[in-house]
Amino acid sequence: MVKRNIVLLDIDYITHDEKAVIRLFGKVKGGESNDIIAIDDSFVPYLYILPLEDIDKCIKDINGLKEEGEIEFTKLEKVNKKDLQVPKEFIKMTLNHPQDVPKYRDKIWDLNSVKQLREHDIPFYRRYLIDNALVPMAELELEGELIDSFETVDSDDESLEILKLSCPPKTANTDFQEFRMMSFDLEVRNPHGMPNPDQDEIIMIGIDSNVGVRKVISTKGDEFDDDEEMDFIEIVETEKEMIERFVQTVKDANIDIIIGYNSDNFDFPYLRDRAKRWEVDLDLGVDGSGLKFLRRGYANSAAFRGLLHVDLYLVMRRYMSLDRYTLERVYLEFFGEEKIDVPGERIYEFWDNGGDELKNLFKYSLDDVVATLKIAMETLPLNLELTRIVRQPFFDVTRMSTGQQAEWFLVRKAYEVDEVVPNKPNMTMNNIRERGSNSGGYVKEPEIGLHENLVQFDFKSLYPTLIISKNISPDVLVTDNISYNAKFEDFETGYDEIDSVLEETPSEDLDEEDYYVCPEHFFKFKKEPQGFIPSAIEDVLNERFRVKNRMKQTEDPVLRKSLDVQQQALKRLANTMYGVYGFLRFRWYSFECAQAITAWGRQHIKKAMKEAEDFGFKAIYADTDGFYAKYVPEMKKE
DNA sequence: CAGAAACGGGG
DNA sequence: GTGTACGTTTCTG
Repeated sequence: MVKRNIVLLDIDYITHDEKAVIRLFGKVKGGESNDIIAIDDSFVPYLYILPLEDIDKCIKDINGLKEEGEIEFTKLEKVNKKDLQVPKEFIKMTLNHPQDVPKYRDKIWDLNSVKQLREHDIPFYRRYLIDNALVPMAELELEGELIDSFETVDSDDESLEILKLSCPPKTANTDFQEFRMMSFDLEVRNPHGMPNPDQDEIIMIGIDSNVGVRKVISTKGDEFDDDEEMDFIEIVETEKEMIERFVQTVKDANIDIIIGYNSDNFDFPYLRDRAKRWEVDLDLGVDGSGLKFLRRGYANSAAFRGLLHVDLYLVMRRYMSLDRYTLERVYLEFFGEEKIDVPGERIYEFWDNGGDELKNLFKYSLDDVVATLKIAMETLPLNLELTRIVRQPFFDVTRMSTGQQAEWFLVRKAYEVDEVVPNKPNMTMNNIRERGSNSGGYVKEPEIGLHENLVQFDFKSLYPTLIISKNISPDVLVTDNISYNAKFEDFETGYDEIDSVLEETPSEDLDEEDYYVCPEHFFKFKKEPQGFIPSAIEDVLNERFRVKNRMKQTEDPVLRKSLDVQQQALKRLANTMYGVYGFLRFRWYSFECAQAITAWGRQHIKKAMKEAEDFGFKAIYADTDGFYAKYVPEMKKE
């Protein structure tokens, strides 16, 4: 029996003897940085069935399906869980294999005695992370036995350990970890429009890293042999050799995270095609496996097992709000300087002409990877913190919308309080049209001119605070007497006349003894008990408060910085939580809750503007959760 | 005008 | 893979 502390980088499952086996990919802590794959064959797939009325009849029907050979499963048991805080008896069905879930779920759902299937669309590896309370990119304690080989693991890495777990892994701590990161970028000779992998060769592969490797691999460049400025060039004979050198460089540097810019869509697909042409193995997976393309909707993600690939373009689109997200634009935003630029359609000329032009092309190639790495070092810490809070794989988190991040955070929270998570709503275009659109925050267009004596007013985290203080949550929403028509009428009135708003008296507090009642729509939310979403947001805000306090107490600049990133991540998550109500296809989607939040938000800012006016501050611009006001003493009320 | 298709990033 | 982006702009019939 051996024990290992590892940093958990990635997770997946494979099928072994017709059973699903979880594989945890990590690096051993302490001593040399060894790769490790931990195997857990003890975790089984399951789902919940909500019976229509008679639970025993339902069990009988499901067993009947099994006897007819329609479905297969290993166990049925009655379990008590909560559904939107209402205790209910569910049937927990345990199955042989994760893929049996989509295979049989429709047949079960079609039974008359079955009301609903629940938690039937949670990927197996995510279920494993949630049920074992594991934190990706954090330290994990493993116990088990080392084995020589397992399934398809075929790696030339001498230091790789395979550990068969004898008990579930435990999270050891969630402290800040250092990761070995490398950025890369391809340059292609494409004289005829966009690069075509059937004809256009790769001419340069740029590499930068936080472990001392920085170079451009190319078949040209010997003319700069004596130029010290150009000593980052590594010359090879052929394109094939270039790709082989790239693969070897990543292996030798023992990289945890490989970073590209739009590499899901360009660099890795291109590299795959060119590597295939020259029969080069891109076997960068920790288990010796090659490059995989995972379908994500209509797009693909490039992935290696156990080597984390981040496409920084996707990260940047979430990280900041810009008009465009070219590498140049993002770099300018961060560092205030222009990158070296070579127009894409002229790269082949620079390559063919040689001399100073070729020199510039090399510099451009290096500049691209240096910029990519610099931006990654600025932005990935926040994404690492989000990963630890959301507790889903880093690879997934960097490709999730903020709404999905919030949703998976809530799926985990639900498990902790014994809630069975809601299914995803299946909204059709008709539902959406019938429903109309929600109005957003209140905006007062700025008064044109140069203003003096301005004061700024902001609500701190307006929407998260409102969700908590008004207990806005689907599980405490009073649903009697809500119809879409009624909502529609209320919703058309009263708040859209931007200029006349200050003459209007903001609606009085409508709250009743047992309910908070929202303006405009008059939806009622029970004051007790606390709703699931408000309680989850409160947890996030409390955690942020604790982190900020720890920050105040420490003098250590490194710890301070990492705590600061942590509290930023928590703030982002709290602010995103509003989205779970407003975005279609989300498990906790509730148009009523989304409307209530923005309605209360508009009421609050208008009230604040009105009160400011009484003190002589005239609002000249307002947006959602804050406004600017000008001091006009004559407006002041006595 | 509504519904379909393209677009983003990359060279 | 316990799966099938996304929101917006431009084109087309």
